[in-house]
Amino acid sequence: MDRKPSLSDVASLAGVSIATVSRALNNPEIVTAELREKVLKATRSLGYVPHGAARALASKKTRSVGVVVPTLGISVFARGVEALQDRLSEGGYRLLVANSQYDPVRELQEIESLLAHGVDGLVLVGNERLPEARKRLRQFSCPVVITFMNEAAEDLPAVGVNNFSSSYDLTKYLVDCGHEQFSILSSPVLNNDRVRERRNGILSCLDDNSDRVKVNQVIEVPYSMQAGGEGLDAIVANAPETTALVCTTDLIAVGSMARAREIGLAVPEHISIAGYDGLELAKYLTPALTTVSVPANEIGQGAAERMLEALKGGKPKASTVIATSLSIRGSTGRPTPGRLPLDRIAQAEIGES
Amino acid sequence: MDRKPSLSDVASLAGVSIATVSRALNNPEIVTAELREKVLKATRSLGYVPHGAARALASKKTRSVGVVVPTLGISVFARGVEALQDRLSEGGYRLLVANSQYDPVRELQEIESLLAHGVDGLVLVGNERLPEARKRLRQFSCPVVITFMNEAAEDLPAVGVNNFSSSYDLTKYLVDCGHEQFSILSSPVLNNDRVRERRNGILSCLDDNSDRVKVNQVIEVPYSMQAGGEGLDAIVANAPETTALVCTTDLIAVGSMARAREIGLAVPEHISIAGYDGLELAKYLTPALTTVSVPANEIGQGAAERMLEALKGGKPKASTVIATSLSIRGSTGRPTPGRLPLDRIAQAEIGES
DNA sequence: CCTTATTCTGAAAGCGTTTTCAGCCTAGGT
DNA sequence: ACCTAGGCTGAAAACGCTTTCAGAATAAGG
Repeated sequence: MDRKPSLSDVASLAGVSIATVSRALNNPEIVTAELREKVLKATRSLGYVPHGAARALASKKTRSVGVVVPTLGISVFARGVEALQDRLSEGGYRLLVANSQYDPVRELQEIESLLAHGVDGLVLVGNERLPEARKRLRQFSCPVVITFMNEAAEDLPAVGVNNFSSSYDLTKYLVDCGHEQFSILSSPVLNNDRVRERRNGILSCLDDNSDRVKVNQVIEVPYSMQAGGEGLDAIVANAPETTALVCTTDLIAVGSMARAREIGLAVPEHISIAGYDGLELAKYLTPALTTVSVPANEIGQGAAERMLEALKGGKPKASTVIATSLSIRGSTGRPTPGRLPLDRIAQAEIGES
Repeated sequence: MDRKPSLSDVASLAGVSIATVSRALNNPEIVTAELREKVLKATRSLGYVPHGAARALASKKTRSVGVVVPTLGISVFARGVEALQDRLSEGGYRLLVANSQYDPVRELQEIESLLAHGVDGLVLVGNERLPEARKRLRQFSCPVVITFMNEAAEDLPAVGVNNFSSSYDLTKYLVDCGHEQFSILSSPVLNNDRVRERRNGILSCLDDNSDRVKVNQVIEVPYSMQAGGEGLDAIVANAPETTALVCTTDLIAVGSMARAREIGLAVPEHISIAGYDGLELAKYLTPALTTVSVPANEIGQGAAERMLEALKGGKPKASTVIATSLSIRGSTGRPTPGRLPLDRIAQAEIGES
């Protein structure tokens, strides 16, 4: 009980060779039942735990996979990572987690760190990354799965939602509500292909209906609720005729909704606001937020499945797209006919109170 | 460029021994500048990356630490893990993440998995765990730091908030507001010493003021917003005289607030509701939620510091308690004198609408 | 009863580093 | 000049496991 027991300790206790112990532990079916029993008893009585690094060195497998997400502070990623870990754990793999804070250089560093540590596979978010990162991935030729996107570059398997079409559909719903004056509040698209797709989906739908609708403002703000509020201020100031505000992210939508209330704008009477992500809290707001629900856990789980297949030597299956659902709630509705410009309403209310 | 380059490839290219290469890479200062230069050039031109497992085997250090949290679905844990990873990464360590779903057996399994993989240290949440888990930790004698608690058993270092006293203070604030009829909505305390401490803190304060206040109901509900709503229903039904509802968790507070609105109860006029955690979204609700703000990132970062010290062979420093702040917002206020019992109000409103 | 096919087990060779242990060489003291 | 220290470097021994390769043992077939 002094030194940590090793294979040879187990072997000598069981009266067999270390090779047999190794086999009894890893391929129980290829050794005699009798031997297996002896070995198992010995490992138990010694409290033997195989040495991970030694194992990895000899077998060239670490039984661990890495994941790099932009941040765990965003609920979808946290839930995705959680589901990933759950499923991977069932498959006997551990998960190394790193976050890049949306910085490509940091992403590269974390990827390199993970690769150097020795992961058997890597789960990444989105398609955009430094060329050097791609090079490393190729050099290590370990399985990679891309998440939160419906398709990936370099024929990698992807598991995620279709950001474009789901955003298109969300927008279409608003168009069908009768909205004609749109504005868009977007989180940064730099290094974020998911949000870019969403924005394109929104714009594409508005373009397809350009005979009826008009795009007033497309504003990009930092990824925070406060920024969402500031974005709303900008909309009120620069595009007061807006009746429908589409946000690429729930967080920003929530911030803008809170700000709207602050300055006396009623949602959805004065302005309809929609988000994207399906934040659980969004449905407990007043009004509840219309949003595109992204089943992050399905994405994480799907990514795990893909990874486990690949690790098992399976064929490189194609991408799987996870279905989103449009959650229509109280924050959106038909535009109020003859509504005054937002800046007029806001001022009026502020004046009154 | 075919096979992945190893130390000996670098060595022969540089015209030195592998020992020298190893030294030049790990302890640059102990080799001649000239040699160091040669070696570095060789590693660069070969794109050499040290083999993690081999390194770990020889040095008995994996340069990785593990963390097991109840779930990443809860924002404080996600943010804590993120901060932990950030800081650990700076220190050259990778982070293995696992979640237990509040199940002690799963926690044990994940701990064993992490230990077997070979982590240099382990970050855990809270003090309650299976005896077998403690045994393993002792057996591996790797540094452990406990988080989200202000103190830990077995003289382990802890980094976290004082759940008890901060809950006490929150409650005291409500008492000082003039509330006399309290109820408590608690998430499960089984396997959750943090919540138990909070509950005890609340009860302790109410007990200290038992001449003025009364504890009506202490209800335990599952950890979800929906359950929070159901908890509120129970309060309304069983303790309609309640004027102040203290929840051990923001999520539950949010659920109960939403439910209150649904059944026509005004917050805080009819009932004051307070939470605990400092969910960022909580301040964007209407009314904004009074809560105890827990700086999860400071906890994660502090845990990382502790861990890095321990890994560096530092002395086992004592625990560090992270300060919380009481965020008093719109969801709490003075009780309305002569207010009717909640069930009467709720019914009236329901009848009217 | 002997030969061949068939399992199953053990010996030993790595796996790619780190690190100890000498040995060599240079420099400084006398 | 000779000897002693002391600093660097290289050879080689771990590190603890997996896996190949043969050999031993058992079963089957002639």
